Formats: sequence, structure tokens, C-alpha cells
Amino acid sequence: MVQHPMPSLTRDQIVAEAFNLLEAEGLEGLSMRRLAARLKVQAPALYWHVNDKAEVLGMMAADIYAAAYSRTGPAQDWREWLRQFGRALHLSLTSHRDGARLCAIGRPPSPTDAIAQAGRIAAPLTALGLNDQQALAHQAAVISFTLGWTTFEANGPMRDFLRQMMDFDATFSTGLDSLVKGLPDK
Amino acid sequence: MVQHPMPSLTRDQIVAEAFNLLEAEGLEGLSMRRLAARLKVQAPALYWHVNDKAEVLGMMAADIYAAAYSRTGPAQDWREWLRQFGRALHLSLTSHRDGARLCAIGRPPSPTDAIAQAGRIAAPLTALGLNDQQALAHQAAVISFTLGWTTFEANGPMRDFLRQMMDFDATFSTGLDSLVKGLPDK
DNA sequence: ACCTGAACACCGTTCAAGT
DNA sequence: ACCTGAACACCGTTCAAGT
Repeated sequence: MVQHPMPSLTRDQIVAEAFNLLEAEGLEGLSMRRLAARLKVQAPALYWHVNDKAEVLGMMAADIYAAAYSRTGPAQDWREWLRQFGRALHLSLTSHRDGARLCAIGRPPSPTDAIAQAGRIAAPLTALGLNDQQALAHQAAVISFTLGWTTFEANGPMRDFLRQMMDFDATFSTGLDSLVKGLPDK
Repeated sequence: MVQHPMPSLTRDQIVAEAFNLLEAEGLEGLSMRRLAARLKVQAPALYWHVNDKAEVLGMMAADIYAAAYSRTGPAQDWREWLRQFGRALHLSLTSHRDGARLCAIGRPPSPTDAIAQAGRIAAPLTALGLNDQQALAHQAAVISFTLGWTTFEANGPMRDFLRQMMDFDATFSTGLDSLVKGLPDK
């Protein structure tokens, strides 16, 4: 029989509970102390598993991007792929409370992860005929637009006013389509 | 002779000093207590002039948008206006430390101000032939793209990696041009 | 009208010490 | 290896009291 290591506490558990806390209390309520309490542990215990709070936020942001990526199906051409990815990211960002603000703050967990992430996202685009430069530039444009839109959309009083004048999701969609359509082919 | 009211402390002074503090210490260093100290006053004194910290951040964000607006010159058509405004906003956001993160967090000072702001920005676009709906939608698209891009650009490790592969300002410019070009005319 | 002093209820993080 | 207890240096905000 193998000696099962007591799992005690896991980085995955921490991130999962952090999302629950975020849903319940919002970004301002997301403190290390409250997070620890939910995990039935004292606050300093978290620092054995994690360097600091920024790292927790970074892992959460990485999860949100990863979910968007995995929801993006195969596509016939790079424009279709970018449109799908943009919609998936928008969905991923809005399906967590304060998701956009979190991603605007949270740095990626590590430089190496950032590079890996960029590579993973660029891959399907290069497979569809773009060169590396364009794959990165176009991906950056779509992420920027989507992140910015969702941030804007979450911005309280402005939103309440604008909602009377337009359908947010529809306007986002047509904006995204416009952007992708305008991107140069090669 | 008129009785001159002692100016004591002004909302404008508070915002101006808040920008100095932001430049010096970054967004995490921007606390009400430090801000008060710079103004040679105790922290609670600020709360006579201001409701809370969020209001200070909101006024700062409003200043950044206003600067972008006032830097945008007259234009021949709405596409040219939007391109100019996007570049001006990008400049305005990057010319303050943590400017993008600040605008991603800061709500506008009040709902009424948000409406006024939206109106002011939509005005030059309707003057150039767009209807109200499109003026708002296109403006929202450009702001979103610019805010998102600048946020992305400020995101530490990711930036250091991407900088080797592309010129940030140039890629922003062509992305903005692509977006504006793709926006429907009527 | 405008500001201070003191206090309340929190933070993130470190570090010795426990097991 | 993993966690607790106690502490440090902060926060934003309220409120009585001063002038």
C-alpha cells in the first residue's frame, strides 16, 4: 500500500475557494484572512502554499483565460477563430463577479506562464495561416477589446445610463466583428 | 473690499496632489492617509471635502478622459475623429503611472456626470453625421479597445515578453485603425 | 465652516514556535 | 511538511470635540 500524503491544502483548493469568496463578497471582500477562514485555516497558513495575494489573483485570472480558450472550438479560418475566442472570453469574464476588474489587476503567475499562455493562444492562429507576429498582434487586439469592453460594461452608473440606449451584448458582438473584419490578412 | 474666503482645501487641490502621489508611489501607495499627509492635514479632514476614496479615484479618471477629449482636434469625418480620440486617450492613459488600472477601477464621480460625459463625447460624432446610437456604440468600442490595450500593455511580465516581438505603440495604432475601419457607416 | 484626536474594524505579511 | 499565535505596520472611515 502506498503511503497517501495527507492533501492538507492545495493551490487548487485555494483558487477554487477564492472564486467562491469573490462571488459572495466581490473583489473588495476578497481578503487573505477571509479566504483562510473559509478554508478553516489561519491566514498565515496560506503563505506556505502561495507567495502573496497577487499570486492568487494571477492564478484566478489565468483560470479565466484558460476557460475561454478551452471553450473556443475549431474554426475554418483565423477570423472565425478570433470571433469565437472573443465571445468565449467575454462570457468567461462576465460569468464571474468582478471578472474583468480582476483580470485588469492580476498579473500572470509567472513570466514563463505568460509565454506559455501566449504560445498556446497563438498556435491555432498560426495553424490557420497567420505568421507569428500577426498571430500575437491580432490576439492582443481581440483580448484588449474584450477586456476593455467588459470593464466598461461593469462600470456602474455609466452602464445604467447606456443600457437604455443599446443592447450591450449585441453591441459588443458587432464591435468585435468590426474589429476582426478590419484586421489585415497578411 | 470683498471678504476673501480662506480657500483652506479644495477638491482640485486634492485631485492634483493625488496625481503627484500616484506618480510617486503607484496605485497601491495611493492611500487617504498619505494623501492627507502631503496636503499637511489629518486624514479625516479629507472627508469633509469628499465622500470616500472611490470618489477621489473617480475624479482622477474623469480628468484623464477630459484630457483626452480636449487633446482631440477637429476632424473631417467621424472615422478620423475616432482615430484621433483613441490615440489621445492612449497618450492620456500612459502619461500617468497606473493610469489604465485607475480607470478600470474608478467609477465616474456621479451618474449625472457620466451622462454629461457621454453626451460631450457623442456630440462631435453626431455633428459628423452619425446618429445617437452609433455615436455611443462606436465611442464605446474605441474606449474599450484603448483601455483594454493599455491595461494589457501595463501588465508586467507579459509585456516584457511581447515587447521582443512587436512595437507596442505601432501595433496599437494599426489595431485602432483596423477597428475604426471596420465600424459600420450607418 | 473646516479640521483634529481618538477610536473601530479591518488589512497583507513575517516569523518564531508548535506538531 | 504544514500550520498556529502573536505581532508589525499599515488601511478606510466615523465621530465627538475643538476653533
